[in-house]
Amino acid sequence: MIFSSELIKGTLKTIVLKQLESNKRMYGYEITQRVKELTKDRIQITEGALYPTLHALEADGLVTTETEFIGKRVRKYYSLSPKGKTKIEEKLSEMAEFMETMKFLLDINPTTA
Amino acid sequence: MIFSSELIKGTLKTIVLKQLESNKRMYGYEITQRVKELTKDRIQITEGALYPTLHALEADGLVTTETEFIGKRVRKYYSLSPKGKTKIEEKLSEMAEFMETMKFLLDINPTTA
DNA sequence: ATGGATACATAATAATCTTATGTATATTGC
DNA sequence: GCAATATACATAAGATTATTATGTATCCAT
Repeated sequence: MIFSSELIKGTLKTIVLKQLESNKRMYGYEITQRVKELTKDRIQITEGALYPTLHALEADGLVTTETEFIGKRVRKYYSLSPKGKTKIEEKLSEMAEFMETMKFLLDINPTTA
Repeated sequence: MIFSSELIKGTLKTIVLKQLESNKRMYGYEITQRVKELTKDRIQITEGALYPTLHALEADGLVTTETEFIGKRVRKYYSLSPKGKTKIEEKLSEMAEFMETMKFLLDINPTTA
């Protein structure tokens, strides 16, 4: 089962920042594959969503970039900036609280999952 | 703390349908107040988001409506249709699975919340 | 050498929300 | 009584964020 896109909306930045927190240094395509693998294909980040998001994170100073050549092919690595580290911590605690709130509001008990 | 709007995105229909499942018959304003109360002001549904959503649910045949007059003021009651009952069950199980997936992906443990 | 995977990027479109505005009635405090 | 707030509906302009489509180019396996 692939999650309906509307559910994933609003969580993409958090997912990307979390990956960068866990793996220090990643490139775009790698992030899509890692998330796909970790979620057993249930979350598939499209390129049209990912790249604008990465550019926005960079513009906000939350990530820094380094471009490398692998053979003749360009690869753009992203890393969390100090500002990005603070941000992901905020996002995670907000997400945790949000999930608790939703669980209560929607009456979702652990056995339902 | 009020949740950032992007988090709530994509969950509004589920919240509304769940309220109608729990309370059988509600009007729009009542839904906003109930949700605000249940979430201790952390989720505040705006009217600009609510009414278009309710109209969309009606257009999709997920809810039925009855208009009543309270004094001279109109009140529009919404109820779940059979199709809506099926839908909310689907949405809730999807949401439950999504939350489990996010918990794993973001490494959120219960103690963080 | 052809197809699929890797790897970047952007544009047109769609969905869904915020903010602002509009209308109108009911209630509460002074 | 009247002003402010709450109740109750609705829509429109604009912002955000995603999908889908398209473009370019390299690498690898058959």
